[in-house]
Amino acid sequence: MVLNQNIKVAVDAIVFGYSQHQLHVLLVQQKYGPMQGRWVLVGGFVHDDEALQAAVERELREEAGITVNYLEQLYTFGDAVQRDPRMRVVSVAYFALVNATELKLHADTDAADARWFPISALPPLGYDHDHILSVAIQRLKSKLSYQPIGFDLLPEYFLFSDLENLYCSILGQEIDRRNFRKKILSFGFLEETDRVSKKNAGRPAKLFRFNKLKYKQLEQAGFYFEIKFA
Amino acid sequence: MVLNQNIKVAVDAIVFGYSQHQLHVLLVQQKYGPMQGRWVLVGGFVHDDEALQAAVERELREEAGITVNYLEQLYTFGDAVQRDPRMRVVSVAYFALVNATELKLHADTDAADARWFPISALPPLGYDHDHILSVAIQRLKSKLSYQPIGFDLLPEYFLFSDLENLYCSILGQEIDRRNFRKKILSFGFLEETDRVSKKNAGRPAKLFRFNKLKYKQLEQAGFYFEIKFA
DNA sequence: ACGCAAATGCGTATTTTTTACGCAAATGTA
DNA sequence: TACATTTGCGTAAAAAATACGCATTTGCGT
Repeated sequence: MVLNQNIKVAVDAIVFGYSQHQLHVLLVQQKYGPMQGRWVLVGGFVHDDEALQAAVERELREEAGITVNYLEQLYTFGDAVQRDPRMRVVSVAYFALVNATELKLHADTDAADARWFPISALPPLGYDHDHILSVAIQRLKSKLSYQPIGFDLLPEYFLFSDLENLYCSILGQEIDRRNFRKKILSFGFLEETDRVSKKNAGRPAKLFRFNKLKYKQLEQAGFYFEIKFA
Repeated sequence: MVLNQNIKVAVDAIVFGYSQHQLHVLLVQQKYGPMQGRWVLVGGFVHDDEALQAAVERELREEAGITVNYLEQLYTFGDAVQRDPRMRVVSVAYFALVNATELKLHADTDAADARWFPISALPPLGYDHDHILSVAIQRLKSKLSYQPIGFDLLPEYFLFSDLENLYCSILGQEIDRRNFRKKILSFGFLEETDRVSKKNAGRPAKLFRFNKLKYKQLEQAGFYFEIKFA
């Protein structure tokens, strides 16, 4: 038996947010250790009596003062990570989405060092976090097309043009506004409300809301969400 | 810093095979420890200097004497696993597929205790391997419909009826034989060869072969594999 | 007040894909 | 030789995706 195994278990969180028509990721500046000063993903070691997901939630609370909208395990990296030269680290990475209205970071204890970066202008990352982030972006792109996670990046009430922009900018693809609207509406999980005018020029647009319960019902009835692009 | 963390890292492999029109999974009988005599997934602790996937491959070789056709990380379980009462274990589970012709187990050292079980007639499993297996089966079903992994469960040269049976039996759904064939052939990654007669009654059927290179080319050109069912 | 640009909301024609079957061809067997 | 069985191909109807046209509703400049 390998009871003298010298591997430590950590968790990391890739937190995505969407604002100003751009995808952002949450990073923290390392305070000490071999990567001092470098920007890295939120993360840390798992406590002995703590579930993996609980560890991620704790780190998000402690290091950035946020609670996320969506959280799922992404992948476990552990072939080369050296968080500390004295030991090997296996890191379980989690994928998280936050509502755009949550993008203001609460300036808590450690949260002072947390910042949102647009993925188009990232600083150099510490450890192998470049790689982890690229896997997460792939996952995000992939999930956008077969699960309704885009709504977790938008405020509760949103415009169709925002949803459309989100898809276009993240997937980097053109899309017909009218067909997109028609398709999404045909799913039947969006609720229509009153309006908003000031936000954009032109004719005021209706605000919509994602009805998660309705989606779950449709899903159970055999419905498959899917957005394809030419 | 949590340098006194007492968590060990293990890997487990869920190996699927397909024979006699049924999905099978590879299990080994535990020789010692708290789960002695119980059937469990192939797995074990990771060596300090060994990549996670390398650990899985080593365990597969040592415990079952097989090399797999397809291997990918499935999920990391670690909230409740107690492989040993003295410590907590985090287990990185891998998902593997083997070609039907590999189903004969080499009776190597430890491999004597390895056996294939049809998923319709499983013994009680040790640890939380019931749960891990159910996650793996979900993943298999899901992947079948958007990635060409069915071919990794079949021999190199196979009949269309075998492919069809594989899909039907694993997904538990009816399917129109003619439309299925038409759709798969339209993808253009199957090579047609000569024939086989003896296998089934009726008119002899052509043998086909999956051209992986061709698939990769199509994929890069923007092609998406997808099999949907009514 | 008027014309114009901008963004929205809805509709319709065309093309493509999916689905539902019909049926001839090729074998083994009684 | 008749028949059951499986295979291979085709075609018509239904459904979905795509490509646009265009009226509507606002703000703004003149």
